Amino acid sequence: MANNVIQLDRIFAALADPTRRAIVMRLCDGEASVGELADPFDMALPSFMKHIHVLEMSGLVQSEKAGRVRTCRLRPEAMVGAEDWLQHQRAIWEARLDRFEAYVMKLKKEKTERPAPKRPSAPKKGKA
Amino acid sequence: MANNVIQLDRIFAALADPTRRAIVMRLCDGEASVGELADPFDMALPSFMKHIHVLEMSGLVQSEKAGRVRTCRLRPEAMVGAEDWLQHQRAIWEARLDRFEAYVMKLKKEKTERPAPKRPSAPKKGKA
DNA sequence: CCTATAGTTAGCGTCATGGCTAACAATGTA
DNA sequence: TACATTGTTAGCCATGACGCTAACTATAGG
Repeated sequence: MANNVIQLDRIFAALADPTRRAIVMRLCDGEASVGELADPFDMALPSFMKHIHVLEMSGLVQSEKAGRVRTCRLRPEAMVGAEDWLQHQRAIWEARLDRFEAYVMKLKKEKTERPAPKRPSAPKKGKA
Repeated sequence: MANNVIQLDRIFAALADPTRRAIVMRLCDGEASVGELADPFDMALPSFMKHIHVLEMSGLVQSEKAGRVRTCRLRPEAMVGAEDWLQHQRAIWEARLDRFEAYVMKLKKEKTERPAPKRPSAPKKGKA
């Protein structure tokens, strides 16, 4: 319970940094060594490693060392927690909103369908 | 561009705090004054006001003052940015996962004896 | 006018974050 | 064995986050 909350804290905090979001994006393309990940960034390695560490603490990233190379990969399950929280809030909001206002609906129409996740637990927000 | 990124920073950072998430949840139920919002929290008002301010800077919350009462309401459009980012990453991940599975299928077809890893890893790291 | 209510401003302490350098493993490779 | 690569540890600094109290402003109500 409280554990979950803390994990949400960590996930959102991890994603609040552009360097770390970039790392996550990069890892969506496949696993990579620390060196490969660090390459695009103009940052000393120890600083960079701290970001990796924050991502690992959040559960978003997992890494293991083979020889002298540490390989990192994404753990997208972790992201689901944050995603669900957001979707849940919006669901509540929209339910409430339906009683008297419609402008967010218009907003969402402008957004026109982001792709429906095929993730099992996705509530699918069936566009009520 | 960079502006969006900064806004993402702020939104995720705002959501990284349990007090602020609780405020957002509360506001999903409808607008409320600062005092009403602060009531459940064992926190001095000035501290609490900082949270409100962070939420406003992130765009998640909007407030206006009438008389001596400041009323806050949610601006869920702001949340959509974060939600989209997460969904987008997961979409990329899943697309990659599909490619990977296809790759493994191919591998298995070519070398019938090779076992498929249960966990996705990069089919090929660019940067040979 | 006087007082209670509702926020606000100012200022402080402490800890976390994000960056750095320098020096140290540990592992491949010639 | 010696050298280069790849991370890692330790320690420093500046800034920001998050909490507090005290004192202040501005309305609402009696």
